[in-house]
Amino acid sequence: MYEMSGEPGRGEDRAGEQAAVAEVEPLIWFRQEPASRRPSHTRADIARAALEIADSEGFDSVSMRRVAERLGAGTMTLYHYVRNKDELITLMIDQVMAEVVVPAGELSDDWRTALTQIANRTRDAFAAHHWIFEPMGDGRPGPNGMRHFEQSLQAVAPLGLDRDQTFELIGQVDDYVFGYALREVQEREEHERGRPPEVLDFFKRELASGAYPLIDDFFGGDLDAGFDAVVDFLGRPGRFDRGLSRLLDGIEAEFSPK
Amino acid sequence: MYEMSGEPGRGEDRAGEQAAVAEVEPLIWFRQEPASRRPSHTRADIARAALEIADSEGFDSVSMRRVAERLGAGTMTLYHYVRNKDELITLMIDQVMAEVVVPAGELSDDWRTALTQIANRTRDAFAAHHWIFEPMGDGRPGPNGMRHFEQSLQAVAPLGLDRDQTFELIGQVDDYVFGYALREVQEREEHERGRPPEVLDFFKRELASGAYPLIDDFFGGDLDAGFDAVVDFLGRPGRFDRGLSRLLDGIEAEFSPK
DNA sequence: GTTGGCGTAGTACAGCGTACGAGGAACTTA
DNA sequence: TAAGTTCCTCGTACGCTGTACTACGCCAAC
Repeated sequence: MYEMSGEPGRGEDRAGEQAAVAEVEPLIWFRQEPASRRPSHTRADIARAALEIADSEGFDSVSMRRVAERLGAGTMTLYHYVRNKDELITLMIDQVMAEVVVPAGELSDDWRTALTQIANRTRDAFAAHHWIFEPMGDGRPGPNGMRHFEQSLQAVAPLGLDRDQTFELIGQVDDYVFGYALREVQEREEHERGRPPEVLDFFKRELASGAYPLIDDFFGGDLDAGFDAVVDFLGRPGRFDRGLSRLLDGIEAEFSPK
Repeated sequence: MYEMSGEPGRGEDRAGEQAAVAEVEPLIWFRQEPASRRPSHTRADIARAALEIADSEGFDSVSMRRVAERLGAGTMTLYHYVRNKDELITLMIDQVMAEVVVPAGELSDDWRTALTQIANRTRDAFAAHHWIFEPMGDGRPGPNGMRHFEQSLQAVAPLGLDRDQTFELIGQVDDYVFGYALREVQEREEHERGRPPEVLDFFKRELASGAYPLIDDFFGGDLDAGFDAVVDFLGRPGRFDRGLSRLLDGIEAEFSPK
């Protein structure tokens, strides 16, 4: 992710040798955190501090300096617990995934209910940690991510699908959930930024051009009131569940045609 | 987005005065691009150069220096066409939205077909410009974004829904499309990075713990083969359309109960 | 009591966005 | 044609970033 002074110390890879096998640097999950003497912090502490900064000030505000500062430690101290910032982010993400995992025993036996449970937890966690979409997808599987996948498999197990169908089904629900959460986060950020008057001016000018008859109709003449109505609509509950329901309806109709 | 030396020249806002109204800085869409003398570049040139860098090297590689360099210009020259990097990004996004807009006259009269057309264009554009999710949602409406919304309204117009229902329907399809595109981008990036052996080691160790019986079963013993099969499955076409179909099935069942 | 390694602070460096303002080019006016 | 004016280009500099590196103090283990 951050390759600022690209791959230091790697040197000129000695040709021929299958060095790649030998020089694998283990993932953070393989390396015990410092505990032999008397470490002042734990990885969990560090991850929590980073989460707090990200939650309240945004992902970009998470810097090694800021995290260390919040812990009352020197910047470089963090590098004793974590190899680089990427690993810190890995910890942060796995922490969020922990919130996505449904507590043991609570997962329903009914596939629709179970998928809905997981979906709601995912949505809530992503909404609470709105920065999650920025670093995600850089390939950092963690223990809690695996637990989440295990639960997804458990949820759809009653349907008795084959592997491809299973994967497709879970993926499609994830697609909807991710998209909803992403767009919800975007909307909320936009709402928190407030609606700058320039934007409204821009809309008005564009609409005045007559090129958008349906948008014009959609907002019903009064743009300000229309915007407010849309914002109000976005804030009303149930939208997420209704969309998920429709998707699950479509899935159910396919698997159990009446 | 970039507030590095925060709000220069704004000064100590003179209390009392409703200065906020007067000091609105117009959006880029309101400001003509330089054309009076003999400008060496155009906003379109600049946006294209930035797109090319982002497409091939990633969004983080787009810097004012790099864009200027690609154009054979001095860095600060860009600031004549664009007020800051945020505006450049705004141009980039609107350029992508231009690809999302269905060419005039091609939009179907059937709502399902029309929504599918739009969805496919969106997916294709987002896949081609995989960086799009990083800057999106910072509140930058543009002309092409508006055209896209107009088309979405046009697509569902035949259903004769009220405003809330219309907005909800469009939003739900967008949720799915965004989520699919986002996850597709993430998967592709992961695939391009290759599957580092440490990740496989991690999976193996976790699975060996016995805590994930369903994942174990899912991969069927041979983790390498299982991974390959999943990657192969992800690459096969039709997955997007099948998911969209299921969602539209659910929607159709709700609006036209047989 | 000694010592080796852990934890820390400080420094250095490359790259970022962009404020400032000098300088040249091109059009307008006299 | 000459001067004035405006547009356009871009070198320099500043404060920010992540992080590698160095030097040093402290404390647990021998």
